Amino acid sequence: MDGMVDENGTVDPLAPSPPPVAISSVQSVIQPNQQSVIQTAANIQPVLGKGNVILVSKPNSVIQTPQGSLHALQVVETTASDDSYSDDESPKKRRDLLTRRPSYRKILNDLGGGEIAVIPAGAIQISSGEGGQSIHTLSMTNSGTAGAAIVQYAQGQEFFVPVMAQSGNITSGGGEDQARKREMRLLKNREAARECRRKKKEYIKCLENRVAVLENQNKALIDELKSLKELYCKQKTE
DNA sequence: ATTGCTCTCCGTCAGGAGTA
DNA sequence: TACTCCTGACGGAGAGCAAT
Repeated sequence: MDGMVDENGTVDPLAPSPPPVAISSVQSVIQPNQQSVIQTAANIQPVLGKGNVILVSKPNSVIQTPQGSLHALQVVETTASDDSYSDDESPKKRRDLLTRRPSYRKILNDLGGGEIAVIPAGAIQISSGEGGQSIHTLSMTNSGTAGAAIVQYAQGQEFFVPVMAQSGNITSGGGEDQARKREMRLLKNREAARECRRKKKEYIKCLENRVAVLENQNKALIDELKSLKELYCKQKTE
């Protein structure tokens, strides 16, 4: 579920992710509001990785551009979970959030994620947008199997809907019940492991993206330092 | 064609942490 | 405290690839 980040930093979980530098929707490793004092004397955009960095107006920047316009770099806020963090949250809470990654459920809640409705057979619909504006149709592929039915999401994602969730009752009888419980536990754990691996991949992708962003920032700062030195020497000789 | 190696993906188990 | 969720660790299966 790669989220698409728009200009406002909001995440659309269903939007396709940009191919080269995918912005992830898991907990961000890119810190919000990282602002630079980098000037834009040289056209800085080619230096910076597309998709990860935007140029914004920053009137109180300490460094002037030759044209007089003031700019700063801001790393785009990339995740939905971070979207939910307001600036006035306590440092302790923020620290907690950093030391322990939020659960998938929390992430999904932060995303305002899809609500799954279980329909006995045939098509299943998921409302994932505000006011149910975005309805996605699903088709059952093995609804006859015991324990769970594999559901194929229209965009290619696959997940399970436990049959017990539909029927709501568990078979009585000691051994059968135990086996049933074990089946369900394994099923859930299988799904959890799958989700965990997916999230881990996204997390690694985020780390790689952050490396790229920081490298670009570093490069830009070096350039900035160089130009400032030149400017200083120039003024000194005059 | 076969073999050995590496990589990736998957299922399962175990244990820590959160929650009712 | 029992239950659930999440994730690291482990092992198996399959694909890709080079060497023979």
